[in-house]
Amino acid sequence: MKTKLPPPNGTAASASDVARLAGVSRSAVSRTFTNGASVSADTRAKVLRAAEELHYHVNFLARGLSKQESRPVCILVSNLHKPYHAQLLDHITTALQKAQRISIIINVGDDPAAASGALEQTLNYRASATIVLSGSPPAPMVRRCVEVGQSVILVNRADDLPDVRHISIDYETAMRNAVQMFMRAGCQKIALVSRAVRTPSLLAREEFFIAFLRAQNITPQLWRGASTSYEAGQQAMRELLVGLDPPDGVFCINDLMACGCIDTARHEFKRRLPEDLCILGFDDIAQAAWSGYDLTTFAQPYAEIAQAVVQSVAVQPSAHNAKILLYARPVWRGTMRN
Amino acid sequence: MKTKLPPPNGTAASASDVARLAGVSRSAVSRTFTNGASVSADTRAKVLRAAEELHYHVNFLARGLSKQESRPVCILVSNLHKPYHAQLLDHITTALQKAQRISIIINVGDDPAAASGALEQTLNYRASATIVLSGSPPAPMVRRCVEVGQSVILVNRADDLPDVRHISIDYETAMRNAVQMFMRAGCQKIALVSRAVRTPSLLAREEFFIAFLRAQNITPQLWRGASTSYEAGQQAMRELLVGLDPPDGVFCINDLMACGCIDTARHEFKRRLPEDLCILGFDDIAQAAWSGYDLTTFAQPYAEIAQAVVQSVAVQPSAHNAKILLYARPVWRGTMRN
DNA sequence: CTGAAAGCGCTTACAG
DNA sequence: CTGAAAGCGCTTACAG
Repeated sequence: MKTKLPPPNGTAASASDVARLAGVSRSAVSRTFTNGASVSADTRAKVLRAAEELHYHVNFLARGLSKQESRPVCILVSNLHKPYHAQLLDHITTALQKAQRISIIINVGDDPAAASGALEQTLNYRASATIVLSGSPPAPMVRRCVEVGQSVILVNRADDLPDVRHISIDYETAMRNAVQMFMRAGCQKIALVSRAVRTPSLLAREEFFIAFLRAQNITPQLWRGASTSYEAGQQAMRELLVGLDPPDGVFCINDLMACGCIDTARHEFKRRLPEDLCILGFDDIAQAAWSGYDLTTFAQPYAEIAQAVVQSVAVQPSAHNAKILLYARPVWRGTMRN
Repeated sequence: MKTKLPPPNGTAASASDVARLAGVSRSAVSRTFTNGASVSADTRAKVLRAAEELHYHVNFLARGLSKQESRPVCILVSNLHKPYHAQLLDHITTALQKAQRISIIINVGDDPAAASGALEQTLNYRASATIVLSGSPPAPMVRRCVEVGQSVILVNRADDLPDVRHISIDYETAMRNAVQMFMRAGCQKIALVSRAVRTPSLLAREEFFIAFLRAQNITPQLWRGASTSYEAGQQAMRELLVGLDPPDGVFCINDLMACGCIDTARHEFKRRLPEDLCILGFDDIAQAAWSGYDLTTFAQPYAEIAQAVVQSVAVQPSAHNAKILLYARPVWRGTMRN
């Protein structure tokens, strides 16, 4: 029986193949694979049997052509080798998957211009949403995406883009807490360790921190390096501790730098933490909990961010900015006196 | 002029829209966007102008229906919060992108059964290849993928699956080196720290290590925990150092465990490394280079793996197993006497 | 509930 | 070089 033969090697079975084998119309097979369509139990069974035999799988690419829902989600990432980025991606992809969404990932690298090209690519896949975890796409490009019905969701990114969903941290509250923590620890000379090129979220941390510190009549010493890496943190600590007036409290803009600070302070300068020096980080990466660091920090609400992303993806894009503000809770460990 | 209006909001321009505006056929539009097709400079210019005006972007989903090349690549991952996994994914997505491939990522989580379902999903997207970084899909499923023309590429995974490209490490050479390193360091009592549930690549490391050690008339003490995490490494060290006959050399099956071992040995047991105790890891994750660890280890050839993946993706799948063996070089740092 | 038909947005022989 | 037409694999009103 010729009709019983599966399609030739190198090709997947199509709905037509299944229809032919099952002796029904192609509409019937389509219906048995779409939720809530009306098929009799009988034909459904016939279709399922034939599909099984031919190893049939609905072609989502083709389905996406007519159906809106099954369009993919694009995620713009970079620096996956950094713990914060990797952890965030882990949570987001997992959540998206539970919501039956498929993730295309675009690794934009360190080049800020790359974000623009990446967002443009996104259009090629008719993504229903693009989630920006890295880089800041230019406003005109974002507008174009929105016009085409794609939502653009910025996580911990620029605040000033219109037509965009923003998911970000309430840095004001977090930094108020941070300053209180240093005050309670009795720190007098406080340094802020950050990066010269600041993303909006780094900038927000810096500005609120400095402002709340000023309200206590303290002006922090500022150290800004080339990156937010572990090595930059080491360098920061070397330069700060070698100075005439070394700090007794250091706020690191992220945990990665804090890890570098800690290792250098302890091993190169023999400082005891938190007795001689208090260090505070931000992100709560996995390493912060390692006993070699035991870093007091603020926890990114990874799971809540992921959840907010999924919700934003589900909703139609609107012309209004929507802003979701999440809290970063302090995580008390051993690098701050309490 | 009605024809000059862009398509309504919420819809992207199609090739027909562009054709209409440019006053050419839709074939002409298609041709100006496919490499090596024959279009006159004149119509090409007209099309380009119209496309620009309408913000036209080729719909890759639709293109994939007729064209083979632009099909996506699926990557099965898990444990992105672990440095090795994240670093590997970073390299692979970057390399794939340079090769103009688009990556769909499927986060299979910790459930081994999930790999099967994930591979099945892969079929829905008519991926031209799926790259398995996590989990081990069952052989019949793999066979099905291959029959449909999809190549399956296993990175550091099971060795026994047919019809599959294997990219993996020459563990025999690496472990021969590992044993030599311990011998040269003068270690007498050697422990192996690993996980109870072994993936094929963990198993290979274990078996070669034990075999080469036996050739030196040494039988290592075996410690196997529930996972390959930092915390498991800590637990290993606690149990080993509290014993009657503590080791003077420890080979950790991966760097993450080694980090836990180091912190516990140094801080809880006040051991000096490498004087009192030598520790060797595997993977060369970023943390291994941190001064708090300074771990001697073997470097996964991340870049070469990524390159091999890209090459395998480009080639048509064959019925034969192809096996690419890569070298993991020792990286000398401070946890082994030299 | 079911099938024939039109449509989604593209590509690619086939004539001209 | 160019356009009309058929095809890729699906979905979804539209009649019945």
